Amino acid sequence: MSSIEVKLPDGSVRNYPEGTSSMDVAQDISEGLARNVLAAKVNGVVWDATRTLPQQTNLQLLTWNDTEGKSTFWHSSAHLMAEALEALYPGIKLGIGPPIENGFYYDIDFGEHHFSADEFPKVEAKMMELAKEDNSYVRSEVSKADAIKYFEEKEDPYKLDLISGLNDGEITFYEQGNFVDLCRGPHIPSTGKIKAVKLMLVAGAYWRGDEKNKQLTRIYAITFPKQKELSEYLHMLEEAKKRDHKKLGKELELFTFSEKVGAGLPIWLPKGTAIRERLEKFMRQAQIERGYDQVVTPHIGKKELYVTSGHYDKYGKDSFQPIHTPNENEEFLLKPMNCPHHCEIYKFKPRSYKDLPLRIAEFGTVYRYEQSGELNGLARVRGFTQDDAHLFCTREQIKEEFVNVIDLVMFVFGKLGFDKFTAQISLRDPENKSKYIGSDENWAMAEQSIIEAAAERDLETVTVLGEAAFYGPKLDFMVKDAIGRQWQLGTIQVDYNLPERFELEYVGADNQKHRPVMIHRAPFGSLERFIGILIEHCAGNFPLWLSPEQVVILPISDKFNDYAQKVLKYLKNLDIRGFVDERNEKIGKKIRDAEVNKVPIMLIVGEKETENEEVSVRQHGKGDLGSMKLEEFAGFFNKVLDEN
RNA sequence: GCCGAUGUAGCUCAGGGGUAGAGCGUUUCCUUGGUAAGGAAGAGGUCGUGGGUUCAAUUCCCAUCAUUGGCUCCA
Repeated sequence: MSSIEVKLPDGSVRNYPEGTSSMDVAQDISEGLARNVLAAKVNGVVWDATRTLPQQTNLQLLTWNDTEGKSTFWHSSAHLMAEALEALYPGIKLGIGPPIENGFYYDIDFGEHHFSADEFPKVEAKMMELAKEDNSYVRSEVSKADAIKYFEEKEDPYKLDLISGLNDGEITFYEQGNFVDLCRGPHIPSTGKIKAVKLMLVAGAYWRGDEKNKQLTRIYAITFPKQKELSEYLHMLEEAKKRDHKKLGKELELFTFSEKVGAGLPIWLPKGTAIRERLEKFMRQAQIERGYDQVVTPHIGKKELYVTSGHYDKYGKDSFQPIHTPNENEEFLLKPMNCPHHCEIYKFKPRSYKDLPLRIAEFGTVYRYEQSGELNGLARVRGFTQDDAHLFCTREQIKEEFVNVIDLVMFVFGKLGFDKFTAQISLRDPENKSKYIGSDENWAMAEQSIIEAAAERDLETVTVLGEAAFYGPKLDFMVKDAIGRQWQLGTIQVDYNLPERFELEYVGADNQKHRPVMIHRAPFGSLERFIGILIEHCAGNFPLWLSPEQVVILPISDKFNDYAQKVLKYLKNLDIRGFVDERNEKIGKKIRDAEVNKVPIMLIVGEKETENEEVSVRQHGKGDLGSMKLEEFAGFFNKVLDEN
């Protein structure tokens, strides 16, 4: 009787008889684990937990705590929703129903029926009813002919379209209860695991994402193994709404948009500008310490510049159109990128290997004609400022430059309270090398340098093949904000293309001419988007050093305005930003307004304080801290500054 | 760019074929008040813009612009 060998992630090896499934192994380890197993990773591939294992198995049991466990759970939930919809709306045609980052969707052709959000409760109830039946998800391998026959009988054109792209022998169906779907799987063991359901949204989506195709109804939904997790999720969404940077940007008077100025062109109000400038100052300082040279280049450039860079060919027709001058045959473009200008700075004079690495930084404002439907607050705009820099170096220096940029990015994130992040390394698709420019040797070296640099700094990384830009591999930072959402922020990209196009050169130690490598990098990406994310991360409660107004002085009555002004002057001398609320209002009202406006520190001054040269300190969200002498407050202020 | 929703006072929003309303904010006056909203009076709107239907349009229809949710795209 042969047996199979199962190696678990902790390194232990167990032997089981043939026919054992992942679920059996879980059962063998503990009852509790078996209850929680959703799927299994078998030799690196996610499988149904109920499938029997091969002879030699590296096994990782997946639960709700694993990303893959979650997506399997949601994928199965999509089938459950389809089952419910089919029961409620006989004759509907099904498109695709994949899991997504938060939940899943299913694209449905409802025929004549116009499905609306009012019908959500009905569907949710049906799903819960079917979930309670605790039906197993059963996998079966089907021949292409049988698969086609099945869906022809069901008259589902979308599934038939999908099958036509599949090879015979690789087609599987999954069945639960009365529902059968074409599906690669894997799935959770049974519907009973799904304990909470919420339909989120209906939206239109074209079949296969092509607007020439029919528009289907896409239903977004999310499910959980516990009711409590659903409530937590809904609570998080509410929290996200409260933090929305578009809402806070208006309330805190940070920025605005104007129809007259134009869509996607943010206007920075004084308080928002204060934050921006502080961020710029902070970044400039950090860069100067790391050997960057700051430069300034114009907002426009001649068309030829972008023809040389290649941007004109690739993006010219989707950009703001050229500006024509009074003289004939002159055309200028709003700059969509800073790099062409920086290449010209490189070319200003002959460069020696001794000049490298050359690090050129600019807060460069660029303009891109983003599609109208894509514009979104500060997250997607048509004019924005990058904290851009280009590093010109030798091939051998790539790794060290990456390490330096990684250090800079980690320093910046730390200072701004983004302490959870991962890095994504994007390499080229080894199957399709022709898509990329540059020699194999250069690519190998750059990719290796990035991998090593990330390892050297112990970055938690995900490597994705085929995600590199056509001109070089890259590393992107993904940060998690205070309420658990992921954002892509800083980026570092190797570029072999522009040095080629601009014919950049340096003289090597061998007295020969060589081509430098260019690295694009932007820790914030764009200041606009970054501030948007920062607003949502801190819910408008900026760290003290960034806060537009750090302190507000609140006189009890106008008798104490003079003393309040004196305190303000004292603070200004210490480089503390503040103002006096001299309005004819009661102290309760002034405090409330300051709290609502998220001013970090309130100083209340009345008779006692005036007599004793004191201030009564109150911190946003924390309440009354008692009174202090002015010098004492200065110390307290610096302590709070250091804390964040 | 495509599909849907929305657009009324500085802000948040109600209303509805007969030229508009609330709360907050703002202004003036009263009040000089000790840790999250003191009182009174006033000002403020061609109901996003342009057409059309109608005796009459802010309301209905069309177009357009903007915002927003999706889709697609992203140097």
